[in-house]
Amino acid sequence: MVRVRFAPSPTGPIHIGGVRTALYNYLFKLNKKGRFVLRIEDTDRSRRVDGAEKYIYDVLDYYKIKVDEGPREGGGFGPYRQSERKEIYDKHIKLLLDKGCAYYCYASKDELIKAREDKGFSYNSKTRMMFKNSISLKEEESLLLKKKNKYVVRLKVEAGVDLNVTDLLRGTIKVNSDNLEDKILMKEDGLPTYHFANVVDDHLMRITTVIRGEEWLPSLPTHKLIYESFGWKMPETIHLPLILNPSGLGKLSKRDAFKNNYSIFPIGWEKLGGLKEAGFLAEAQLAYISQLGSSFNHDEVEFDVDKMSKKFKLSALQRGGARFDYEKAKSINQKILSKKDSSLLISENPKVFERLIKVTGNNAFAVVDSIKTRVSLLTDFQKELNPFVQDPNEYDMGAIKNILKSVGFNDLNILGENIQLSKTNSIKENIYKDSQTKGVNFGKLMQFLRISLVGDLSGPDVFFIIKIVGKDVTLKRLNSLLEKIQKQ
RNA sequence: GGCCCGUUCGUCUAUCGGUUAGGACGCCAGGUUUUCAUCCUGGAAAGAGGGGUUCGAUUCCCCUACGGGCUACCA
Repeated sequence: MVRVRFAPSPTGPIHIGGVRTALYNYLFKLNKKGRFVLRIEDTDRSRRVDGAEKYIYDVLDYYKIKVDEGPREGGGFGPYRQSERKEIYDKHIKLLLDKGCAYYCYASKDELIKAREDKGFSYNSKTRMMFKNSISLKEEESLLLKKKNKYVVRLKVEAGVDLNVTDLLRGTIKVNSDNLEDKILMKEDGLPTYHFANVVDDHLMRITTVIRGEEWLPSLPTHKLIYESFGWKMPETIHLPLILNPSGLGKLSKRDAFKNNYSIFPIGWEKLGGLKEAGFLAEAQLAYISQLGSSFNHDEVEFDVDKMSKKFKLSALQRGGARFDYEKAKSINQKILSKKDSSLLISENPKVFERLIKVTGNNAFAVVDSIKTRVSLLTDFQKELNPFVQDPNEYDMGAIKNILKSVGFNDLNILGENIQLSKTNSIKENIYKDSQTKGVNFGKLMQFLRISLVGDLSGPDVFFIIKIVGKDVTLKRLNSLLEKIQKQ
């Protein structure tokens, strides 16, 4: 059975890059009818952020990505928080130490910082003898230091070995072990580093396929060495292309997003707004994200995760980085919005339509029907809804001036008279007829009517607005604009 | 600097040696509409450069350029 994992680190809010990793893992799992494991990689105490784990779950819930095994769900391979697996790592590091695949290192942080002043320094088979460790020291000395000093455990990388690692997307990658460091496996505080915990956990949790970001590709050879040291079979790995900033320079970052006023977070985090707050539907976010770095969901875009998973295939993955494109995301949101059932839209987003329902009652559905094709974000509803719930508070006076160049002020009476005397359904027809007989520009007349109702020249169908707000309100708005003009 | 990965319209992508290099977003033009938007139709727009291999390369190989990632007792 296929087993995949999503293994975020709770150091802050995850952004859509992380979501994409989660999504692809989930789609693959769905497609292969496997299991989806959530593992919290919290081995760095200092970077741990309160609420970050909750945020991860909030986001997964928001997207309806269901976790099969994880800290909340439990499962047969727990605990699923690395901070709770210390004994497991201790046991396994001992195994490596006993096999001679790892060793104690007593070099202080300061010593290492100093060594790195030499650009190109690397702690490896060539330099390890320069430091105090259980290889360079005699056994008694080493044991003594181990008792007295703080120490770390390093992977012993043999010199001059040609390594082949495989990435499902990129094929075989050759690396010589001389280019690898003796990576720290166990830190001074007794907790494992990513590399070690990752390998131990993926093995113990029976992960068959590792789908993660490309930033991990350089450490793949080190991981392979750890697997080999244990004598374990390595899972297949696939490294997703990075999601880049819209500029294409650098991987997607909070800083760039903040600077350019778009969001890369699914939902709000502390004071930071997310895509949800910006007016995106969860399914639109997912559909857009699904397109970054692969081609499986471009033709006949699916918004539904289950349907997406049927189309998902690793071979559709792209190798090059993909830029985040806010406009495209918006257009997908617009498409979904316009197709979405209005009653669903209202029930899923009660806040957006609260006022509308209060003012228009059952007409709310018809109103949403008429304007959902006009908006691209949920937040756009606010403006579009205005004419149905309140009188305009300012007018486009420039446009009015323009209208009055071709329509006399008295000609505007055509509007009020016909609204008053006509049945709601025949107002348009009657205004048209009247304007024709009197030789008044119908288009300009309409523009004026619209401004009186909406405040400016754009908005939903004028006669639909009249139908919803009623003749009385229409006349009130028309007259108040006429009065305003007369006063000037 | 070292190691690794990558490079098709502005952007996301299709193409599995032979295509007028296709689609989507964006952009432009036209149509529909009282307006804006939606919707419909059309248009401009791409294989980084140089070498090979081949009857033939966007596609396979090499070099260069450019971009990116990693280079922590962070993940």
